[in-house]
Amino acid sequence: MNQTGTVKVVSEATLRRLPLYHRLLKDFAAAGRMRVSGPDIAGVLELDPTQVRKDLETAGIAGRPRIGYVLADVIVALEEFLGWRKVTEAFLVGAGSMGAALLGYRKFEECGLRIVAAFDTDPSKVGRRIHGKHVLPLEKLSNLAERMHILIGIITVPAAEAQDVADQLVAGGVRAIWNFAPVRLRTPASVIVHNEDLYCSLAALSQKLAGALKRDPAPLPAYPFSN
Amino acid sequence: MNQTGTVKVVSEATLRRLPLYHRLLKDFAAAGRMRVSGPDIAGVLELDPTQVRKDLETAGIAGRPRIGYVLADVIVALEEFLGWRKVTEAFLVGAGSMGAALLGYRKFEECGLRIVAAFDTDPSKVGRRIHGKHVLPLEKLSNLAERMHILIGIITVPAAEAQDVADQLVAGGVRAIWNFAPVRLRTPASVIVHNEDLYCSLAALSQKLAGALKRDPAPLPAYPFSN
DNA sequence: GTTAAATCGGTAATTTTATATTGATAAAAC
DNA sequence: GTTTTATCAATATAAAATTACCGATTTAAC
Repeated sequence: MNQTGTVKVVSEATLRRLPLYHRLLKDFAAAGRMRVSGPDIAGVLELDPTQVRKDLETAGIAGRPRIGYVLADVIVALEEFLGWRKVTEAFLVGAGSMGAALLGYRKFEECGLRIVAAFDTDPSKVGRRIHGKHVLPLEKLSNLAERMHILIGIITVPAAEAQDVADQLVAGGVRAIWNFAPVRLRTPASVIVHNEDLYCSLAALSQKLAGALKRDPAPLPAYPFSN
Repeated sequence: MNQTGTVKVVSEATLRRLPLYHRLLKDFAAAGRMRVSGPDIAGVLELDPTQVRKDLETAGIAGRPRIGYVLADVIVALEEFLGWRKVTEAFLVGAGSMGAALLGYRKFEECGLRIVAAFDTDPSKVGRRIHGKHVLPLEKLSNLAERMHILIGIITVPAAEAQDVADQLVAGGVRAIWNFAPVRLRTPASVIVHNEDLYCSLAALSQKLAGALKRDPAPLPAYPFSN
């Protein structure tokens, strides 16, 4: 937010590049470097130098001519900008295999996300722990979310149940939803929804591969593999 | 590919909307509908009608004035365009929790992806099956990929090992990589790489949430939850 | 010191993407 | 049969994102 109280809207594309810079810069810092230039970053990540500079500018990061940027400052500023410097608590709903996988991502905490509990309807899962996190019954979801002022909900339930879970999360006061179910959720405009739709992602890959194979066909499999 | 032999480049944004249309249209078909109009689709998905029509046009789909589109035709054309009508075989590398989650996605086959085997270095995993798929030793990866003419590789190993795995996949003749490891892979230009970087995704969510909270702050948690 | 080179900052041009407008078409209503 | 209406198609406009350019600045080389 700037002095006028307006919040700059940052493009999704920029938002997805910033963590790349952050990661690279952490590597540079670990290697003992103190400074970095826009062209440096652009070179490694194969991006346009101007774009890198504009992205950093968006995050409120300034450099100095001929010098570049002070590595430590940029890293801190990026974390600040991305909201990684204070941890936000989240509930994960759906303790299936994808849910379990996410519960195991330890580095999320470094990115400001702490999953404090999981929820599921399956009695065989409720009461157990997955990667150290309690699995609680779904009935308690919205109540607990409200009492604990949980701001982020992660949905890893089957598509058919996702909308219902989303409604409960919203009822519990959640402000952002990370949705791994392959459905478009209906939520109030005030709730941020981020869809991680692997089928859509796969579609993009498939289509590009199909195009590439048309240009340059692949031979047929010689040794079929029985599964 | 058109008659001139050129391949139309489709924007990533369009490519990610097409599966949404496909899913919706399958629902419509299941409900017994025979036709659909652009505005219909746009209404449900909250998109611009012109954009929907343009997307369909990109996929080579034509409609008729006042009629709209024939549902069955659009579904087939979308699947054709997305490369979903012929199944492509894939290897998955990294039988950790994310790998296991992906091995459990049964619907991938409907999207033209069949994961035929998994690979891992961990002796406790090798030789076992996960969701019915064999886990094989990593040493066999590039050799088997080549012999079986595997075109897609899915990387779900830790970041540190991802580049090595990518190299082996490329050596085995793989043409597309679906990369879940949080690193940018170095591959020949002919190989399609699709990054599914959850940390970048999370960053986008965090930043938007941070912005929303600045506009409309959340109360502090009243009941801390010990884990 | 002076010069040369590298890099940021701001602005402009380009390209891409999204949206609006208008006309043609065909079905349905009357 | 005529009119009305909904829709696709094509074109035009607007918005956004990317890339290019140029001047200012500061370090390093000589």
